[in-house]
Order: sequence, then C-alpha cells, then structure tokens
Amino acid sequence: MTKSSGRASKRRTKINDVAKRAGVSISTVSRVISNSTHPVNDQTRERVLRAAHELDYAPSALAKAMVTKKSFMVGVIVGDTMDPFFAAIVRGVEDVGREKGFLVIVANSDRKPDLEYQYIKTLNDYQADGIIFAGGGLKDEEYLENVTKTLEKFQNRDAPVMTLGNHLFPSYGVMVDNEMIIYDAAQYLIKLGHRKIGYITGPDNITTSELRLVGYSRAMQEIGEKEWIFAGDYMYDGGLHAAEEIVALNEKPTAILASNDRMAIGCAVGLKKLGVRIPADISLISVGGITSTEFISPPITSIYLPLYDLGAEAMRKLIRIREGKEERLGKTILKHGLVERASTAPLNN
Amino acid sequence: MTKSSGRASKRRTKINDVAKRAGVSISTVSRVISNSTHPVNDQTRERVLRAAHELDYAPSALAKAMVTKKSFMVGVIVGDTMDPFFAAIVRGVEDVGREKGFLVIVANSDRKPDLEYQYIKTLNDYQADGIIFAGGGLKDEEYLENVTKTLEKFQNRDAPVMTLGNHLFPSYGVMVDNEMIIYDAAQYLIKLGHRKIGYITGPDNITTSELRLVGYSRAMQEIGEKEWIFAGDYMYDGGLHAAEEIVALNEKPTAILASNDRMAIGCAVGLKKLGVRIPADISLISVGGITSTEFISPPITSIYLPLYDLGAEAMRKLIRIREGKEERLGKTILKHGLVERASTAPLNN
DNA sequence: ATGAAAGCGCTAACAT
DNA sequence: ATGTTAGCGCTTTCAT
Repeated sequence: MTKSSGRASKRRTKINDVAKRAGVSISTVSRVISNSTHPVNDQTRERVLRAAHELDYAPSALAKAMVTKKSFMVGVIVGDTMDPFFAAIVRGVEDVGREKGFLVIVANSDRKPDLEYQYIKTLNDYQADGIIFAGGGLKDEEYLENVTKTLEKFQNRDAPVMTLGNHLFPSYGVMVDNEMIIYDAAQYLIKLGHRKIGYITGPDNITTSELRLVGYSRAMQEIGEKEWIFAGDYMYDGGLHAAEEIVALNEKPTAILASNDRMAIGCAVGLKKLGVRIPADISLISVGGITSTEFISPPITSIYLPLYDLGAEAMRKLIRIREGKEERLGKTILKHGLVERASTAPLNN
Repeated sequence: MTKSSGRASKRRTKINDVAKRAGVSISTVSRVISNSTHPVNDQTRERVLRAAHELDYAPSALAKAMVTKKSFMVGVIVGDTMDPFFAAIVRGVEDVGREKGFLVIVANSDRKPDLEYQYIKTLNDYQADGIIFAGGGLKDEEYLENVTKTLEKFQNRDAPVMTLGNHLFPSYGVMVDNEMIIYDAAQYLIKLGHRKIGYITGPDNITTSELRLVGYSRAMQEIGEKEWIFAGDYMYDGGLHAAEEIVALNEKPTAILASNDRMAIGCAVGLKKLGVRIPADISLISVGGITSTEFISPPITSIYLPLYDLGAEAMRKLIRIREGKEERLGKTILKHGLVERASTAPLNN
C-alpha cells in the first residue's frame, strides 16, 4: 500500500505530551483544559496552561465527545440550502449554535424521504446532540416508520428532535401558525375588495401544504366564495405554470395568493410575460419573507415569516432541552406579519 | 446533581452486543460491518448481519473516526449562507460530499478574521478531513499568521486545505479567473460602444477585490479611458450607494460594471428609484450567477460564474487529494460565461 | 490537590 | 477464517 502522502509527519500534540511537559498527570491537564470544577492549584494550573500553549495543544473534540457523550454537533435538515427560505433558517441555527459552541451540519434532502432518512441515520451515527427539521413534514409511510424508529435513538441519547413545521413524529416544535398565515393573507385581499381569489398550493406530500390550504378554504367559506386552486410545488416553476393556467382562463381571479415566495415570483414573472399587469389586472400576495420578493417589480406584498428567528429559536430551545431546563414537548409559535408592497391593490370595478 | 432527564434509558447497542448475539468476536463483527477486505466466512457474515439487524446496530462514527483518523467531516467556510452566491457553492460541496459519505459543516464567518480563525481551530479539533474556503481571501495580518499555523495541522493530518479564491496561505484551489471575469465584462460593454464605464468594487480587505479591479483597469487602459471607481462592499447597500453617487454626478458613466450580483441589484434598484432608465440611460452588467438577477426588471446581463461547480469540484478534488490520488498543489480554473439579458444596450449617441 | 486506572466503542496488527 | 489485544485521546471515578 502506497502511503497516501509523504509530507505529513508531525504528530499531533496530545494530552500526555502536555502532562509531561508540565510535570503533572494527564488528569490534572484534563481538569485545567476542560475547565473542570475539580480544584487545581493555581501554580499548577499556570504550568499546565503554559505547557499547553507552548505545545500549541488542541484537544481532540472527537475523543472528548466519545467519553462525555456530547458531540456538540447538531444537524439541520433542509429541502435545499439554495432556497433563501431555508438559508435564513440555517443561518439562524448556525448563529446561535456557534455562540454556544455547536457545530452545525447541513443536510439537503430535496424533500426526498430516503435521502432524509439516510441523513438522520448518519447524524445518529455521529451522535449529533440534536436534529432540526426545517420545512414541512413528509407524509411517506415507510419513511415515517423508519424515521420514527431512528429518532427514538436520539431521544434515548437525550438529543432533542426539533421541528419547524408540523411533522408526523414526536418532536419539540418552533413554528408559525400555518393556517393563520394563509388565512390572514386571504383576509388582506378580501379587505381590498377581492372575492375571486386563486390559491397556489404547495406539494401534497408535505404536511404544511395541507394546513395552509385549510386557511385558504376557511377564508373562502367565510365569504361564501368558491375555492380556486392551482396545484403548486413550492418552486419557481410551479408559480410560472399557475400563471399560464390563469391566463388561459375565461373568467380570471382578481387576486392570487401564492403559498410561498418562490411560486409568487414565478407567478409574477409568468403573468407579466403574458401581458397581465400586477396589480392593475391581478393582485398578488405571497407568504415567506425572502428578500428577492422585494426587488422584483412590482415588489410583492407578503405575509412575513420570521425565518431566521425560527432557526435561532429552535437552536436555543434545543440547547435548553438538552440541558434539562425545559421538559415540555410543547410547540413554540412565532408570530408572522404583513409587509405591504406594490403587488396588491383594491379591486376596482 | 440532578439528572438532566429521566426518560432516557435504553443503552445504545454496541459492537460487543452484536458479537455476543452472533456468537463471534468483535473483530469479526467489525470486519463485516465495515466491509473490511479481511476474509470472513459467508455463513458467519450472515449471522453477524442478522444479529446487527435484529439489534438495530448503528456503529459509532465517532469511535471509528478516532481510530481510523478519518472523520469524514469537512468544513466549508463562507461569508454568509444567506448570500445566494455562497449558498450555491455550499450546495455543490454538500452534494458530492453526501455522495461520498462526508458530512459538511457550514461556518459563517461574515468575513470576520477572528470568527473565521475560531472556526478553523474548531474544525481542527474535530479532525475535519478537510476545509474549504469559499470566497476571497482575507488580508488581515494577525489572522494570516494564526490561520497559517493552524492550517499546518490540517496538512499534518493529510486533511486538504481548499480555496475557491486567492488566499494568502498555501492551499489547493478551484477557482475562476477573477481578473478575466471583469475584463470580459468590461469588454462586453466596450463592444456595445461604451467607453465611460463605472466600476463598483468589492471590499478592500479581500484579495478577490484586488484581482477584479486589475481586470477593470486593464480594460480601461486598453481603450485609453480613465477609471471610474465606486467603492463597494459586495452587499446590496453598496450598490445602492453607488447608484446615488452616480446620479449626483454631472457627467455620468454610460455603463456600470458591478463586481458582484448583490451590488448590481442594489444599483439597479437605486438607479430606477432615482429615475434612471436601464439600459436606456445607463447599461448595467454584473458578475456572479445568482438567480435573482434574472427576476429583477430589467433582468441583468451577467458574467456567469459556475458557483455550484466550484463547490462540487472543490469537494471532489479534496477527496482525491486525501486519497493520495492527486499531489500537485495546483489551482483548477473553471470557466465563466456571459449571459446576455436586458440591462445592457448599445450606446446610442 | 494530585494521580492511577478504568473505560468510551471502535479498528488493526498480531496471533492462532 | 477467527480471536486477542493494544491502542485512538480523552474524562472520570476512586485512591492517596
């Protein structure tokens, strides 16, 4: 076997080296390096610190994790980091993670059950101190069975399972009120005088889509108006297709409610391309909170979701739970808001 | 000491449990589980596999990493995951990482030297199998000294240090030709008849900014035109401010070259707000490859950078090097391209 | 206040 | 083909 590369040679400094140099036992070194509460003479402490510094000692986090059973790693499962929606969440997780000394591992699942399951297992193998599921829950049965089983191992290790959406396995949650979000968006359009409101759904394999649809249905029922549904996928193309469908209609909705930002953008681009003026001909409102809705023209009116905070709060809660400071399997609900921009206008006819 | 949470109790299945159940030694279990080349009787293998399955055995990646000295974790240092520029890179890294069995740890540095240094140390503590620096290099002196020292430990562990920009410490690289990128963008404008071309720079603590500026300077020199520089920061606001500066000028450039997408977007929004028509009054070209330049109106002409591929290729190369299949400390250069959209037009006067 | 020694869960020689 | 054993680098009783 050819050695992979010859240049490497210097041995990593380990606790024993420091101990020797400081003329103490490794236990003492361990105590001062890891800030143990165990008493250590100030002089000794000094000597150890100096030796450690001179040898440029960096304790192995792996060895430490192994014995303490705390890896200080957490995994966050997202659909796609390139989706600004998830990017904001990940950033929130990462910021508080770093502050508290946690490493965050990003797992892109593309919403595929088996990929996601694979990742969950791997994170368990690494004894991740917790796992955060961003986005809505998958409904695939086999997935649920497998995942639920693996997540029990997390529980057994006191590694909290956090969800930011409604998942179908036991978990702690930090979330927004998915039904109200859409309901509020619809209400906003209704207050502007719209009644013929189209709705672009999310993909139907995700729990969030269901809940959001309920919000829309409720709003429509209240005004006694029929539902006007366009099947979406939370992607740019879904919005684009909806736009094409809409334009092909004889009787058109006067307002469109897209259940996420990406589809709203796709829809806006599609409508404009097909000669529909926003909001003169059709009003458009989205749900999300990613910045690009702001730069497009017209800037899109949105229900703002606190994405960054969702991630940050999930991470904080995870840590609290892991430290035994919070026992309830409760769901924390974060508030959403409305950002009025130029894509919506009162109905005028 | 109060136990943090009482519910947990089930012990994790370990290799020894499987060995007992299968009636073999732990070495044999190890051999079949880790797919060792060491011969194992098919019958025995079967028994082990069955036992492992029955006990739902999941080997500790931590223990394995410790003894093999391969953690199968890599860190990727980015300015900000929320920046689509970095998001694309991270996705590239992650996709090939997953395929090859690597976990990727995302570190947001916000381009701050001490944050970045902190992360590098931590990644070393975890014995990351490699580290990828996305984005341009920092020039801070103290940072460089510290980082260079820590990165030597990566070398000593045969953990490749990869950079996607021009960094000031030894590393393997996958990058674009920063000078040519800008030069090509300028050439495009020049071919459209523009001569009075403004340039929005990147922040001056980053190596990439320098290189890009050289590309601009060279293009201007070739046509004997004076440089017209607006100080930027690679952020939306930088572009916005540049727009304000430009509008306040008596004699205005006829075209603007923004050294990244975000600033181009900021600039476009700013110019439009101040009544400047793009491209009728001023042409605008950007450098990057993030999708939002496509949705804004007018869609922005850009030099396209292969961001995803930069990440993917860096990860591939990292693995190759780690396996000893590639020794050269060479830089791989990936090609850029031009995407013509609606923000540029021939000069007409 | 310090040290010795027993693990944490695994792999990799080295026997047999 | 299988088993024994010595680590990997640390923390943590349990002595002293």
